[in-house]
Amino acid sequence: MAGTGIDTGHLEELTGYLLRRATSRVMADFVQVAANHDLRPVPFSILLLVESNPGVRQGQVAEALAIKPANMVPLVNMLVERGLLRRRVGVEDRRSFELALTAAGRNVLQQCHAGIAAHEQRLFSVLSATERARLHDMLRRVIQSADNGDQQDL
Amino acid sequence: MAGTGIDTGHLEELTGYLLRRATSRVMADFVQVAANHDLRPVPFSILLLVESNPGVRQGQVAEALAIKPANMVPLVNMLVERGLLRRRVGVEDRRSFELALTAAGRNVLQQCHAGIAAHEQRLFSVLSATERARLHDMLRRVIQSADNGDQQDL
DNA sequence: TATTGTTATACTCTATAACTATA
DNA sequence: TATAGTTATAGAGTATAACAATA
Repeated sequence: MAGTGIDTGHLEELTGYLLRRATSRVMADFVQVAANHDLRPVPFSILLLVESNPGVRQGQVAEALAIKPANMVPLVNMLVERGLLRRRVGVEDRRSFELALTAAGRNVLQQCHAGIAAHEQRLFSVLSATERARLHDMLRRVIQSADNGDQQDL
Repeated sequence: MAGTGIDTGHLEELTGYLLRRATSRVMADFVQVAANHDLRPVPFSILLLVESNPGVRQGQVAEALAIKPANMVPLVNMLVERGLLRRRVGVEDRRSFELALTAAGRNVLQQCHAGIAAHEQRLFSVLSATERARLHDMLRRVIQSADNGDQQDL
């Protein structure tokens, strides 16, 4: 894989290793793209999820993104302080917080849109449209297998 | 994706997001498997690479694994202190360090082997053998595109 | 002067335990 | 008593800049 060309051995046969390396490469590029708006991958995913679910509870976002509730707190604080997210005490359950985008938050996502599309195009142009569809399908299956009873051996 | 079933919106169409989530799930399982030997993903990948390249220079390992040289130092220190890795001053170039596994290091890798194989089987049993081969091929292409001149837009 | 590796440091992301307020 | 969110804290992984020793 590298210029010096040392033997990658069994490593290149481990799906987990290949996933980690590919993700690392893709995230590094994403960070460059979203750097204009100071948005890292995780905060960005929160905004995108809230955009599709205005008024969603903070804990629902955490669960959907596999973020621990304790880790949501500073993330949401940051997004609220930056004026991208609105956080309101729940009307039915006053323990909960309901999240929604502000106008500024919607603007930022809209401004990111073209850059993100170009980023995906740039990184995955080595894959055909069919391959990309297959990749999405495979990754979704791997992710979803966590939500089911696939812990037999643990 | 979650039990509450909120709308994942555009997120599920982003390859980068799907990669990140799948990797997170796979790494979490890997950590359970290798916990017996207190080996996290990155140190494990170093051992595996050194196994295939006895006497390799530290910097070559760093480059092959996309680890920054500065971050290699504590990782190699830890593996040497635990007696898994041998670090020797280079014979031709005394600035460099040559790495090799100790007998204990080889033992640990051998003991991990079956567990890792079961881990890959467990996580990717949702994919057929053909799909896994296609996935590997696709991921390698995405990773390799970083080593070439694919920075046109940056 | 360039290269190999090191030190110091900071940030993102993830994880756990103990806590408060509300249900 | 259980649930939603919080606080405090720790650790892995990654990033950069300045440095020492050797080439």
